[in-house]
Amino acid sequence: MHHALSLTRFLPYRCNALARKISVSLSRIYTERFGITVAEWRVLVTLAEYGELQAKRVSELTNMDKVQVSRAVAAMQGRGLLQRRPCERDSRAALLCLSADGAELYRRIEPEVLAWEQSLLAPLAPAERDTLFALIDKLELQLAAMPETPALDNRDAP
Amino acid sequence: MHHALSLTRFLPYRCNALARKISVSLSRIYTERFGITVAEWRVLVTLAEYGELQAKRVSELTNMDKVQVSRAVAAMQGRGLLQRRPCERDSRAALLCLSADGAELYRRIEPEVLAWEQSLLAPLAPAERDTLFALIDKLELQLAAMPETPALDNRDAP
DNA sequence: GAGAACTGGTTGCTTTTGAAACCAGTTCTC
DNA sequence: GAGAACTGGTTTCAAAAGCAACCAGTTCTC
Repeated sequence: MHHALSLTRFLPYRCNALARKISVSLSRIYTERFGITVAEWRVLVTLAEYGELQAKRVSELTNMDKVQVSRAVAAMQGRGLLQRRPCERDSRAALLCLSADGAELYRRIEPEVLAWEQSLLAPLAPAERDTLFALIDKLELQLAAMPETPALDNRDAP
Repeated sequence: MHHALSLTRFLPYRCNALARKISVSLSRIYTERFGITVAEWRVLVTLAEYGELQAKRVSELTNMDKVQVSRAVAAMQGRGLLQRRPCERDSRAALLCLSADGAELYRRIEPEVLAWEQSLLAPLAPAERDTLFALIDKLELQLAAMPETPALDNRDAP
């Protein structure tokens, strides 16, 4: 049977497989050894990087669903890893930031995660790493520019 | 707060975000317009590419869990998209291949998916595409070579 | 300034997922 | 050749994800 689509050269497949393997391998570090879930880890990193944020913003920055963020935040607050204070500009929202314990936990996990990433990137020369991130940037940009439903967009006017 | 880990330059994060966006965008084509799930789509492509396979092999080729394959296959068989015949060498296993309907469905989806991929890859020059796949290859290779639990592996001998 | 339309965040509920138990058949080992 | 160890595949069950409904507060509109 003739076909142009081969899995080994099909970006959605390759990218998905890679992301999955990376995630599984990395998550072992914080899940097994520090007892936090993937969602919690993402919130942790984001707050460590940006300081004080609204849940909404965390959701945007991490590409997580807002309910996922909401639940992770609740769990982390329950464990004393983060604090929330009311936002004076908008009383619906709350501002989140890591507690001392949360920052400390992050401080312990970070070097291990970075070491793991270094070992993953080891076979790539510095220039190659730059290229990799540049390519990812381009693809994300293109994705954002692409129409939602190709060839179906112009059925009928809104 | 000083930290070396920035999300925009953290491969697990970037790769995951990219894969997710790609998957969501692409899956619109086959989910909304052809009514098959992501898992079914993967089985479809794999069988289209390789012809007749055991479920085990499909599972390896697609990096899907074996239960995911089992369920997708059951659903597809129910819809008449694939056939199974007993494997004479091993009576536990079954050999799967697309039915005429399945092949026809694939024939209709493939060009749309390829067109979508082309539009995604449009901003990359041919050489850049090669580079991208080469980098992914390297990373997957490295992942396979990395120890399961870094720095914990040598606790005690087996 | 009072309703409509909207938004941040949470909760409930259904669908999806994955781990582990399981079944049937195969291979290994003595 | 009979048991142990293993493997392909399905089922079961518990955790996780996602959708939609919802609440409370905000903004828009007339």
